[in-house]
Order: sequence, then structure tokens, then C-alpha cells
Amino acid sequence: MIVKLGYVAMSVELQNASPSQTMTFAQFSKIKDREAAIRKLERIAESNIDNCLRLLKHNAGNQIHFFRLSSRLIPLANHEELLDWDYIKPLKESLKKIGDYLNQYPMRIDFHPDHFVVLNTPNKDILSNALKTLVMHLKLLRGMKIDTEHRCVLHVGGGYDDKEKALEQFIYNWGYIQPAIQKMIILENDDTTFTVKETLYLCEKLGIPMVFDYHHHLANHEEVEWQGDWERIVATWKTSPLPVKMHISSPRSDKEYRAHADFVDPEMFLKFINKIKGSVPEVHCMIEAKQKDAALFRLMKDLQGRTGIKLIDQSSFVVE
DNA sequence: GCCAGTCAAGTCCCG
DNA sequence: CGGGACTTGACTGGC
Repeated sequence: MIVKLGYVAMSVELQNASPSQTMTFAQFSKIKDREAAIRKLERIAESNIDNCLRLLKHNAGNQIHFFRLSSRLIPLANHEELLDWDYIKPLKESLKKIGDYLNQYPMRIDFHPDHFVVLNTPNKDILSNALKTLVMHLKLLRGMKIDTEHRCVLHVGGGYDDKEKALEQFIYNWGYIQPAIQKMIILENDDTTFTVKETLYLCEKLGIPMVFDYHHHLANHEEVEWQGDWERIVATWKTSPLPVKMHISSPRSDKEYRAHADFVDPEMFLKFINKIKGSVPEVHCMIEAKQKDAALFRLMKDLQGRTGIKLIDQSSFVVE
């Protein structure tokens, strides 16, 4: 089984390369000339996209083939006061450069919008805002010439005091979502509300691949045993062009169990990998650690020389 | 040039 | 029912 590691949004090694520079609406409003203010937003967005390209080059240089883009590339993209702003048009060139680069150095790219994108809300306005944000992600992917299928990880949403009802609301809302957006989405079990089993229920019913977050599972489950569900999780990826995807992180401490630690505990990771060994030809693990790419490199170093592990390059290995 | 406070979103918690 | 906590990285303001 091949295992490939990826990391999230920004590098701790590459300096001054934030893809998430921003401008708040309060700042925006202070600028009297609205056109000038919009130009400023566009400059920030362009700088963010340029930094993404620098990050991709950093990844290619370090043999990393799996990366999550920041979801904050375009400040105020979906703000209600900026509905007339075509934020994609001025970014065409920058986005195309990303696409061209990915043609040269293929990499699995995905997004994970903030948890304010809630698809199971009973509130029409909140749903409409969530969909606007997803449309932005779709446009960005298209601008970068990335196949949009299964690129956007979301949580199920709110529990609203009745999880069963909340799951049915997700199914109801799903029916109103355009197919291009549906196709882009994958769902992840979360650390406070929806467990693996509940997320699987939706994924199987609606044909959505499921991202298994092991840390979230440890924080939020009916039963801690997960191996009985692993085959079901794998099966949700059967129709996907992409390999099964996981999220890996370690708790910061017993007290702050849900928070992400700086690095990933290699013993926990190895134990996990050995349990799924051979169940799929390839699995992609997103390392969600505070130390970002440095955590990925350290984990790879920790795996070096372990029994049954053969390193392929700086971010991938084979388990036998 | 550092550190504390602020900013955004939606849900959840507490009184 | 209303206000604050939660979360995250970036930015702002005070010293």
C-alpha cells in the first residue's frame, strides 16, 4: 500500500508566503474611493494566488504531491456589499499560472472551507451564503484548470438539538444544490457533532466520498472501534477518480484534546497505518499539524527505518 | 518591533 | 432570548 502525505495551506519553511492575507469589511469601508478599495482587494487576492504558486513550487521541490489550498484567497469575495465585484476576472492570469504549473508537476489539490459553510442549515440565507462560498471555490478550481470532482471537504453542519432531523435537513437541502457543486463536495466526520457512522449515513445515501478524520473520531464517537466502518468508508470512494483521503493529527494535550498539536505522533500514525495496510492500493493522508510542512517532514524522518516501511520520496512510502 | 486586542463567520453554551 | 465562547491567521494599535 502506498501512503502519500500532504499538508495544509501554508508553509512554516517558506517565508513571507501567506496565501491568506486579508482585508476586513471595516477596513474596506474606511476607504472613501470604492473603486480604489476594490483594487486593493484585488491586489491582496493576486498576492495570495502568487503565494500559492510559490507554495506549489516549494512542494514540488520537496517531492510533496498533496496540498490543501487556503480558502481565504479572496478577501470579502462573498460579502453582500460586494455582489457586483467580479473577483475572478482580474485573477485569470494568476490562476492560469497555477494551472500551467500543475500540468508540469501534478499534485492533488483540495480545499476545506471554514466551518461557516453549513449545508444542513434550516435557514435559507445561511444556506445561500454557504452556496456562494462554494461557487467561489468552484470558480477558483476552474480558473486553475483543476478537475473539480471531490475537491472540497466539508463538515455535515449543525446538530440543532436533534441530529437525526439535522441529517434529514442535509438530504433535503442537497436536493437544491446544483450538480457541479454536489460533485465537488466530500464530507468529513467532525470532532463535536457528527460521528463517522452519522457521516457515513449521508455519504452512502447521497453518493459522497467520506474523509475519515482519525483525531476527530477519537474525540467524537459512539464506539471508539472504527475498523468495522473502514470498508464502508473505502467504498464511498469507489466512484471517485481520486484515492481515499484521510486527515491525521495528534491532540495538543489531554486538556486541549481537540486542538491540533505541533507535530504528529509517529507511533499513533504507524499503528493506524498498520491497521489499514493492504485495504487499498493507495491512501492520501492530510497532515493537520500546527507546524504544517515541518510536521510532515518530521513524520517522514520518524518513519525512516521502521519495519515494513519503505520510503519512496520525501512525502511518500510503501507499507508492507 | 513586540504583544495584546480585534476581526470574520455560524453554532453552541450559559445565564 | 441575548450576549459571549469557540476557532484561525492576519492585521491593528499602543507602547
